[in-house]
Amino acid sequence: MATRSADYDFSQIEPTWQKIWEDNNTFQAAAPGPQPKYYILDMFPYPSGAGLHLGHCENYTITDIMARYKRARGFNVLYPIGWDAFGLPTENYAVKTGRHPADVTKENVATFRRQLKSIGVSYDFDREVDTTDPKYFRWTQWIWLQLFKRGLAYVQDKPVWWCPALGTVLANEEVIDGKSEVGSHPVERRPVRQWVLRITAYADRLLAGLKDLDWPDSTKRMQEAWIGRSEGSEVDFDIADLPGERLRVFTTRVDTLYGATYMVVAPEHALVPRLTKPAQQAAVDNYIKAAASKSDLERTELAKDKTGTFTGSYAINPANGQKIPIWIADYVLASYGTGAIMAVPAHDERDFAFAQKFALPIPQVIAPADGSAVTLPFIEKGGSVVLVNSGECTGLTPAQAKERLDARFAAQGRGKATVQFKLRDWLFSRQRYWGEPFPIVWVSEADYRAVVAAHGSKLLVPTAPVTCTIDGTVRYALPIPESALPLQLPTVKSYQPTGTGESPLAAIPEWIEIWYHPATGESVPSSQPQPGAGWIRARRESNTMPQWAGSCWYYLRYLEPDNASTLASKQALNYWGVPDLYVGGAEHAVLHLLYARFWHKVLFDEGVVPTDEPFRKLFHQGIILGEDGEKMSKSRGNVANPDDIIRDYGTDTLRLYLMFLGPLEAMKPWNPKGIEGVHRFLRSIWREVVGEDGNLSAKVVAGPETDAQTERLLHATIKKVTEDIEGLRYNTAIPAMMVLRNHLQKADRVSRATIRAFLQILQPFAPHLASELWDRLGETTPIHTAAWPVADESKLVASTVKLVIQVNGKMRSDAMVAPDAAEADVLTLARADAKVAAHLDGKTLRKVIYVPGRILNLVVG
RNA sequence: GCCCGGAUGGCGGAAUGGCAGACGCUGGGGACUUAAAAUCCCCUGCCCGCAAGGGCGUGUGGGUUCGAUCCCCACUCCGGGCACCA
Repeated sequence: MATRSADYDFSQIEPTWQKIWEDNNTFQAAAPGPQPKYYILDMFPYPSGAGLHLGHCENYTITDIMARYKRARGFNVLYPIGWDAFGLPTENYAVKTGRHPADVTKENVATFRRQLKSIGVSYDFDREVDTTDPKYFRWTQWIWLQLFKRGLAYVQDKPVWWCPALGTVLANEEVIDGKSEVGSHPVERRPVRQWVLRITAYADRLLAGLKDLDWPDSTKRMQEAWIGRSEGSEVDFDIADLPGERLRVFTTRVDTLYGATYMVVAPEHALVPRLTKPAQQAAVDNYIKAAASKSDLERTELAKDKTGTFTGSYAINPANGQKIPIWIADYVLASYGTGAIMAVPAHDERDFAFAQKFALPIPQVIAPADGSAVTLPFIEKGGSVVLVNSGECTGLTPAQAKERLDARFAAQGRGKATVQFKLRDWLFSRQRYWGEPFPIVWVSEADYRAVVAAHGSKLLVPTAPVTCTIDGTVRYALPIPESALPLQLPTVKSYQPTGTGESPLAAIPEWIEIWYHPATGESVPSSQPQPGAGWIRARRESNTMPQWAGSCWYYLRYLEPDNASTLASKQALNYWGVPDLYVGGAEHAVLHLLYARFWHKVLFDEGVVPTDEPFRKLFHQGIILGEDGEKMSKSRGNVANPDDIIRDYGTDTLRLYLMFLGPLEAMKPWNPKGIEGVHRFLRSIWREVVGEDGNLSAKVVAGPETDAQTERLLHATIKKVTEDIEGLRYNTAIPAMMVLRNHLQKADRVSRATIRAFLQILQPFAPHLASELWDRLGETTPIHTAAWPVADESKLVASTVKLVIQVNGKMRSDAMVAPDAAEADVLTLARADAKVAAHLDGKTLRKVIYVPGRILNLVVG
């Protein structure tokens, strides 16, 4: 089976073992059974045309080492890979070349798969999934229909980046400094009909669920901040000249209500037209126009200078009946809270800046309890502060005042304690071709009601119909039957943008405009005659799903990628559950991980999955920087190419070096010289086992280890490597093995048993070399089936240990003593030591600190 | 501005209250060789000293402790994230 080379010829050894693994389906996960499982997952790769980079190699080596280790520990390991293949780069390539994105995807996937195999990753390639495969996206569409049914999907006009010159809608990342990335054309915001998912309905659960997850703290905090839960109060303000109309605000400081001297509404607030008095009309119109043309960047980054204009209207402060002016300003966001605020300039920095600029009054209503003076704005709300100038609330603490005011307004039907989130609903559609089509059709209200009456029980219809207006007509979203899934993409002649902002699908009338059979989902182009009774006129959705869709649930499909009747069987879901370890970049800390958690919770509510969190343990690998410490990029010319490194050193060396560079989670620069060190390490292990003639080295002797020191070091190394793998500290496991290698190299002979164990702990890191040498040792069963060696603690205890002797905390000498030597004995020993005695001479011993087996510290003075 | 992470030799890093610098790279010296490569051995934080030895040293300043890279306080710089969220 193995190669015959006398030297460490990795270029022969590595492909040999890769072929053996492939031919034998070595890493196929076993079917659910009594064996304990371990499910390890890499973040879903996008198969770009550029192929694998070092970051991929790092990510996949981390998980591969864990997978190989867990197999050796007796787990049934599920370690799959697949392709998140829908997406913009492929579509843009199709636009440029006219080639079908599916063909391009196939080629890119083939390249990725070949490269993955060349780094020796032990994936179960039988379980590959591809989001663009109709057999896969059938279930993406099915899950989406569950969301639709539960009222979690709706349609709304949302602003997108529109580039008139390119005639297309751009993604955020395609807009750089207010210009299109391609061609630097100006872009503008334009409202487009979009699908939106009601992720905010799950905000509380997404927040609460974080608590028990074994995730990096920073990632949890980022999700927390993104969800942005904020406790406060809603209060309705009456409007002076608009009886019956009220202006609702959200505030976290209702206690400061007596200090509210004006109100601000966002320029987009619905009440603006009615609040604006004729005298202010021109100024307000101008202000709204100016605010609308500002980019998000200008509205946020140039935030220091407050702008705004008075509407002419007044509100009544419900606390004290005072008339206060209502202003419009873009420092209030339409999308948060109620889009309107009560401004308390004395106790809010933003309101303070605004009030100063426009000369509005700034009365203080919070003061230190001890009566000391403060400078405004004074933000403190905890500690010992009390309300002042606040009528009946004067003297109360902020917490007491909040309670009192909330209760008072609740009794009046004017307000209540409430909670707000920063999290927004999720814009879930793209005006693109290369994505999953939405499995609905748009029909008339009459047809919708008739179909729901006739077939509603068999369709996934929501309680409240989802409607939108297309070409001035109100349409109803009718789900296609589950039996009609998947809804496939039509072939198009051109992937060019339509020029209208709609997807290329909108330019295929025979696909968009159809006769539709609601019970079967069949359709024919509307240009043909109506096929028969019960067929209705319908229009398909031209938007497609975003790339997130396929990556929100792929970890479930790996359990049973070929299951045609369900996304995964109960048996598989109960056995494999969710990944035990999920590894990928921190750049997905918020979006992907939040979206997937949302979908998973919906599937849990639907009874599809048995748990309500998808990723219990998460790990982010750090970025590999270029030699110059900068991010690797073609333009900087500091890119290290994995293919070149594998050619020069072999993949075992590459894998080992990537893990050796530093802590797995740290950002670390690539040093092309350092790789020589780990390569030498592997070569010297080869020489320990294989003699110059290619036969087993004469140094390797049969039988158990006879050298006690070697045995102790071996067991210490096994212990260290085992613990470091479990703790994802591979960077310290490798030096431990190097120390053992250094020791063995100096020995005259080494037992076969020692070499055997050494190869076993090396195996996850350098699987090709370890497999080859294992074979050369004459082992007949594969190394990855051998049970992981266990460190024998009894072999680790030494009869004597080095005790460090300090005088006044400075190390002066050491002595070999029994680990449990008595204090009196070591003290005698220390006094007899000339180096110690010199520092004790003429001084009084004040204190003795003795930690057996570690240190003796003599304090003198 | 707010939140988080980090700072250790020429370089990547190790040590989580007890010998600072494991391991690797780089550099220097030596062995082997006709020579080179490969390989092997020794040295390689800074300062004083022929040496033995001594002093200093983990971004800065303080503190706790018999003892601090490690814990606490204040600060500087670097990296990441968020950013008018009322």
